[in-house]
Amino acid sequence: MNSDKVESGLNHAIVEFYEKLSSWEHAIVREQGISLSHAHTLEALGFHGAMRMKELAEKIGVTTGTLTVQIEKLVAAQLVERIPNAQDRRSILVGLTAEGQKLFQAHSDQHQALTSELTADFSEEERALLLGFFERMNRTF
Amino acid sequence: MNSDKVESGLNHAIVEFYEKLSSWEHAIVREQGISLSHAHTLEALGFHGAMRMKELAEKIGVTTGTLTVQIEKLVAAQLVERIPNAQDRRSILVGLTAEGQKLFQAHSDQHQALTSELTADFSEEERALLLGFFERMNRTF
DNA sequence: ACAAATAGTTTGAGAATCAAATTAAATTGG
DNA sequence: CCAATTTAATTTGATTCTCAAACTATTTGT
Repeated sequence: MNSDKVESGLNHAIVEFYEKLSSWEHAIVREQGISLSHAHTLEALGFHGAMRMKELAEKIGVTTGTLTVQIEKLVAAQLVERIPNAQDRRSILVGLTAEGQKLFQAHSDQHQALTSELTADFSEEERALLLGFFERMNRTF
Repeated sequence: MNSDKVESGLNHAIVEFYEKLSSWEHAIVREQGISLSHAHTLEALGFHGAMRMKELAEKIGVTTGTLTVQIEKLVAAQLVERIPNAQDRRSILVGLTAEGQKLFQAHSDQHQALTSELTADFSEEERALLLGFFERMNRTF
C-alpha cells in the first residue's frame, strides 16, 4: 500500500474508532441513568484526580459557568466534593467522593472489558506495540 | 512488562486518546460556529453516506424525535436534504447537500491534519501496522 | 496601594433532548 | 383480503443543558 493510502486510511480508521467509542459510551452511560456530560465530568475527575474548576472546564470543553451548575448537581448527588484551596482562595478543587470513585471504578471496569474485547485476538506482542503507539500519539496531542 | 500491565495500560491509553480527541473535536467544531451535536450528525452522514432517520439516530445516540428537530435545522441551514425513499414510504433518507459535503470535507481535512501530526514521527511501517490494529478493533466493535 | 487580571458563581435566555402521543405506511396472521 | 400489529417519522410539552454576560472575591503586578 502506498504512503498516502495508509495516511488517509489511518485517518478514516481513527474517526471510525472514535465514533464507535462515542456510541458505546453513550449507550453505557444511559444505562446508568446519568447524563453524558455528567459522566464525562466524573470520568475526567476519576482519570486525572481532583482539579480546579477552570482546568476541568477546559478539559471537558464547557464554560466555567456551565461547570458550576453541573458540579452543583454532582455535589447534591454526593458524587463530587468541593475542596478549598489554601494556596489560592479564589479557586477551589473539585474531586470525587468515595461514592463518585465507586461509580467511576464501575465505569472504568466496563472500559477495561471493552478494551479486552477489542484486542481479544491480539498477541501479547501486538498489544504492547499498540500500547506504545497510543502512548506516542497521546504525547503528541 | 507483564500482561496485566499492558492490558490496563492499553485501556488507560485508549481512554486518554478518546478524551483528547473529544476535546479537540469540541474546540474545532466551536470555531466553525456549529454545535457539537450538529457536527456529529454531519460527520456521520459524510462518513457513511445518506441513511434513514432511524439508523442515523441510533448511530449518533439520540431518539428519532430529537433527530427530527435537528435535521429540521440542518435542512434550514441547507446542509442536509431529505430524500424520499421509494422502497418504503414510511421512511426517508437524509443526506448531505453539496454545501454540507463541503463543510464535511473541510472538517475531514482537519482530521487528516491531526492524524498526520499524531503520527508524524511514525515510520511507514509503523503507520501501516497501526492502521491494521485500528481496522481489527473497528471490526470487533 | 491601586489597577488589572484571574477564579468562580449567578442569572436569564436560548438550544438540545427526552418521553409520550400522533400520523402514516408496511407487514402479518387469519 | 382485511383487520390488527408493527414500524418510521413527526409533533409537542416539559425538562435539562449550555452559553454569554454581569458580578464577587482574591491575587498579581507596578
